[in-house]
Amino acid sequence: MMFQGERGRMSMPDIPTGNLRALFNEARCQTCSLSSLCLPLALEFPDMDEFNAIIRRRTPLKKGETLLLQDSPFTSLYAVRSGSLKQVTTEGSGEDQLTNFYLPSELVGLDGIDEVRYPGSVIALETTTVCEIPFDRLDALSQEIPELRSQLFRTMSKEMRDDRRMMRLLSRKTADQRLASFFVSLSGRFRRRGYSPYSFRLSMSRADIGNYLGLAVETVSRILNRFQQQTLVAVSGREVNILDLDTLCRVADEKVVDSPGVCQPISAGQSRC
Amino acid sequence: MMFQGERGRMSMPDIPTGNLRALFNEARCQTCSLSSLCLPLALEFPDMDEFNAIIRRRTPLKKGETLLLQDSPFTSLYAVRSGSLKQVTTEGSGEDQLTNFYLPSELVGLDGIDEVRYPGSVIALETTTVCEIPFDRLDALSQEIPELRSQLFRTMSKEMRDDRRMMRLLSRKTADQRLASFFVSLSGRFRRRGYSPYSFRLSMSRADIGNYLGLAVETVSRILNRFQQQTLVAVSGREVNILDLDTLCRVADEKVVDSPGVCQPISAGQSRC
DNA sequence: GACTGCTCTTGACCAAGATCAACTCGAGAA
DNA sequence: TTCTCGAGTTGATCTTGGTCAAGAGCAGTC
Repeated sequence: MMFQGERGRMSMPDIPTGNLRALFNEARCQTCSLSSLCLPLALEFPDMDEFNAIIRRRTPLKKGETLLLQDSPFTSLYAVRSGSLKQVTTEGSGEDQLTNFYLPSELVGLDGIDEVRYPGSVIALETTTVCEIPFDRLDALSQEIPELRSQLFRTMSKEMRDDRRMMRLLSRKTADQRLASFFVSLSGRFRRRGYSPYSFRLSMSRADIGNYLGLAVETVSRILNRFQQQTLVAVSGREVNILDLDTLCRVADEKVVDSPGVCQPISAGQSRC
Repeated sequence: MMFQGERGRMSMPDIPTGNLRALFNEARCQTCSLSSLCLPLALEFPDMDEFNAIIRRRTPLKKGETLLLQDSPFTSLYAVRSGSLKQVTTEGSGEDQLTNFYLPSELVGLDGIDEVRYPGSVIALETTTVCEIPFDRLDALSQEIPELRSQLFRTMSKEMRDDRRMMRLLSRKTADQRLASFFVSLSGRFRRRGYSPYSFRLSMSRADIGNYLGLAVETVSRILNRFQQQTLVAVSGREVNILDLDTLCRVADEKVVDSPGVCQPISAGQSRC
């Protein structure tokens, strides 16, 4: 009943050369494989060194461990090196809301800058390594290095646009469209990081996906099943094979109207890069 | 059937001394009544002058006029001086999504920084005046004035948190809770600007509210009606009187469980300040 | 291996809110 | 004043996806 994709898969991003080496030898922005996606992407040699100097490496987090606790004092941003995390916000008497997934090269904590405290807990979904960037040092450095400041502005601005896109998803899209959007977006994020956009392993549970997309777990499950019957994807547990990215992409943006060319799956602007 | 509030109302924010005077005499940050809320809020005398120098005043927009067209080249941020605007994004083949309302002292355009183009159109909901802040000049100035840079970071960070709150609203809250949240939030924004938090005029249509909150116009209408019967608010056309902010606030966060003290209507962190 | 919790799936039912349709209201124009 | 048109309201019906309940699958542990 389930189709187990046999193509060479790649698990959720991890540093090719292994964690230990990454931590001790390669723990420098200059040689980091993510440098072209990460915060210092615009920096040249001497500036890069300065930036590298303020970074603190952390020991890897295990699955389920907490990087940040909601309402703990804001001190640093964190760049994801490998693995993945989720941001969860508990507000009022309501249940948690999963507001974001973070993948390698993404920046955690930007939404805490103007408060004294972090607005949500951030939890590792698998073994995860991060670089800590003390914000006061970063702020100071961003005064000396205009490119760094610009990059920070750009990153925040991008995240705001992604939020708006998410708002549209939550207020206008059907359950099918949401799931499709989710896969298309994930696929793009993997592609941009050099991983297969067609074959990957989800590090988050169905419950997480549902929470993030504003759907019940059961709905996620049902629709995944339907997608499978329509041979859009092949899902086995958390292994995902995207079989028809094109249709998926068309489903994501609109009803399944056949309007070819409307969708550009490789679009640079496609969600949380 | 309708209760027309008789208390002294204040219309949507407008500069007390009138538009003309505002435009020509008072068009300086130093004397602007919004300076304590606006971008230069952290600046002292000489810096404030420098900031003031890069601002361009614009002739007032009439209701329905477009400040920014989606996809037009990004050049400037805009600070609202008086009136109000809405941001509308058209994406894919779908209908418009209203992503934000802007009130005086708020900053329009932050989500366009990292793209060459604005991600949405921004349209005046009533007669509205704005200050144009060319971004390249602001960026340059933010290098010289650390307080300005910090303030920019803070503003963006705050907007991100508001977006997350909106995401929670859209994915978890019932229609009643959404409307209640909307009123509580508006009320707080008025209060912070020195206007009555209980009595104001909506500058947006029911359709706008529905679009923003992810609800059909009919639903907005029905629930407004219900709120009225519960004497939470008194609505007559676009005139709003909030009769029971406390309950409204309690409804906003959760089901109408009676858990007193949970809600802090005056909370500083309450949405788009 | 069997046990213990989970995560995930599947089915049956229900309800919140969308949609469709008709009608009212109110502001501006002639 | 009356006309017109868009905004808002109200009612009837339908649909999507939530909720409840039960069972299957799977991973870690003893």
